[in-house]
Amino acid sequence: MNKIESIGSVVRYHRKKAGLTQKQLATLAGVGKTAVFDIEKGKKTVRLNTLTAILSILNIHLIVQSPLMDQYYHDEGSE
Amino acid sequence: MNKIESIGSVVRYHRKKAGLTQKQLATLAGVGKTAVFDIEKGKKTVRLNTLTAILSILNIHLIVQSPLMDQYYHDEGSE
DNA sequence: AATATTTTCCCTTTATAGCAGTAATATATA
DNA sequence: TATATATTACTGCTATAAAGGGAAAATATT
Repeated sequence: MNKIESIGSVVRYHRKKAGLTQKQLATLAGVGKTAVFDIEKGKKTVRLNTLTAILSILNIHLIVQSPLMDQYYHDEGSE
Repeated sequence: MNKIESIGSVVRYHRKKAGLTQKQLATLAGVGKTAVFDIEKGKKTVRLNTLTAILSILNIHLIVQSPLMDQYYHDEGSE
């Protein structure tokens, strides 16, 4: 149940486990090395696509949760 | 288990349920009306803090998931 | 220890997110 | 139907994210 606020340390942990340097991860994700550094450092003003590009390489997923999601599935499914 | 890709329609659904206009939601979240419009339209290059400001008002949470998360909790907890 | 590698933090440039206005279209309400 | 409200979609402007280069600081390796 990790929240998005801790995404920086999660990214770093996964990157280390994958045996990648920041530069390598950046290249794989198609972003600059600064982006990886900034995200691990906890920068919140990164762009969503930049973040998801990095998460995708590390097999990390962002899941949307809310009390209304069940209702959302029901309503959206029937349209 | 909604993925981040569908965040636009999720935001719109929740906003409607909350009885808010895009402008009202934008004001509550402290962002411009364009940001709400763009996100609902599916724009991916929004900034993370802009998105989370909006999600926070609607009580929507982004959860971080991965196969290594259990291990992450264990390792991080003991440090 | 020395050396190599990586990370952190500068810098400058470029691209664009986000803003407020405005107007047109669409939707809802009378 | 008319009319109010909301959404969409432009504008021009400002702030800043991201890239890449480089160098110091921190880590890792020999």
